Amino acid sequence: MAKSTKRDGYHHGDLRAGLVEATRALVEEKGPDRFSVSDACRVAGVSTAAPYRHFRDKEEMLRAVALEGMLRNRDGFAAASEIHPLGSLDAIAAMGMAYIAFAQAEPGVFRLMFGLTREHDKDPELMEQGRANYGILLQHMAARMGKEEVDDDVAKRAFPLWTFVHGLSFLLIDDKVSAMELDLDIAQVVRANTRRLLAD
Amino acid sequence: MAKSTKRDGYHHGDLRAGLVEATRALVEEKGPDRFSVSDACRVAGVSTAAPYRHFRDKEEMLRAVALEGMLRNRDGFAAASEIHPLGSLDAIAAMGMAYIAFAQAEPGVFRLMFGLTREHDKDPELMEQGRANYGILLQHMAARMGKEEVDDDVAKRAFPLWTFVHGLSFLLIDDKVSAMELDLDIAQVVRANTRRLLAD
DNA sequence: TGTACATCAGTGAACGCGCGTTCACTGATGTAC
DNA sequence: TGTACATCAGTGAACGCGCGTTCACTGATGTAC
Repeated sequence: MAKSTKRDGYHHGDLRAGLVEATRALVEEKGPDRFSVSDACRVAGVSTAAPYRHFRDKEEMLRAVALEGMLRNRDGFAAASEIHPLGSLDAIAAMGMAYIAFAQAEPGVFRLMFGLTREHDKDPELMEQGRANYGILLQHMAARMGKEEVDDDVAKRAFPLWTFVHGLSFLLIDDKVSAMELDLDIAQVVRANTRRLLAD
Repeated sequence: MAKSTKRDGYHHGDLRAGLVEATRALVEEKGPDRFSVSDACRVAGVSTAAPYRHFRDKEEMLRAVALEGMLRNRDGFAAASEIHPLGSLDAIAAMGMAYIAFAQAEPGVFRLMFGLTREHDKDPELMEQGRANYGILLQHMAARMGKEEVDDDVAKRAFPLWTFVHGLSFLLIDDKVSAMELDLDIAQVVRANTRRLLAD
């Protein structure tokens, strides 16, 4: 019996986790804007008052989902970067692909993390994690540029790479690519343009 | 007396235009998701039933705003491209800047047009206008590549440019640039990376 | 091992609210004669 | 020029709904003795 989902009578196994999962699923299904606490309760099978034992309010539930997303994103990011030499085109392109793969696998959570201006933009934990994830790219760029540390030059050369995969992610999940009747080999697009953005 | 805003008694001068403007202003102020018909009526100074003489439903009001945005976007786009030689780096970078300038000037409408997956993604008029706007970039790319017509090669080389400015627009309006403590000369970022993406 | 008790996660009902939309209406306007 | 009338844009009240959150409560659980 799965502890996180199974009810054993009056008490829930781990309602916090259950609600986060319900929230994640609903954010994915309906989008971050159409998510409601009531829906999450329905999915988790508890009364609408139950979440308030674990979260201050709706926004905190969404923040928990965003933070979990950041962690999954980091894992994919790290895994992609680690199988290639530090600072190599392979590594950097793989990280770009990981970013895009995350957006395509979890468009709802991706939007929640990046897409909307929310109060949680100022949430320190989320910001911290976001910076940590981006830091992996910065490390590779520093190595590529033969620098010991991440400085302004490194940041300035890394930023366009982020910009590119960020834009590609949104164009893909917002269906603009298919709407424009483009059919693209995404891996090739990422690799070719990562190479161009790294050139000079 | 301004015909579009002034009430002359029982009848409104041009309520349709007034409501579109109210909707635009509210989308800008609160974001597309927080827009409500009631709010628009409050701003336009009419009863909540009035919009239904001019629009089928809420979505149609938003679609009207998105379409107007597309037209403004096209104008900025065309103006930027026309002052430079067809297919030149100057022209293409200027179009990129126009795209970003639009996003920064009207983030709410920009999000409405591009940011969310909505039913109006399938609205033929909107799609048509979107394609027309993108077509201006395609013309320049075709000229640059010495082609008479826009073919798949042209489309494949133009797409990364869109991707880049699209991503930069979102990073800017979602405050990720400042959050990452980057301070960038946007014009220079656009120009330098447009040049890189055009290279080969 | 058995019992009294403190803890606290989850309940169920209720709240006030703003929403999108509909309805029968009203009154301003333009037109036909 | 004056009047009767058709048109239809905008009204005001109401609808049913789902929302986020609060409240006093209840009952399962773990612990002290």
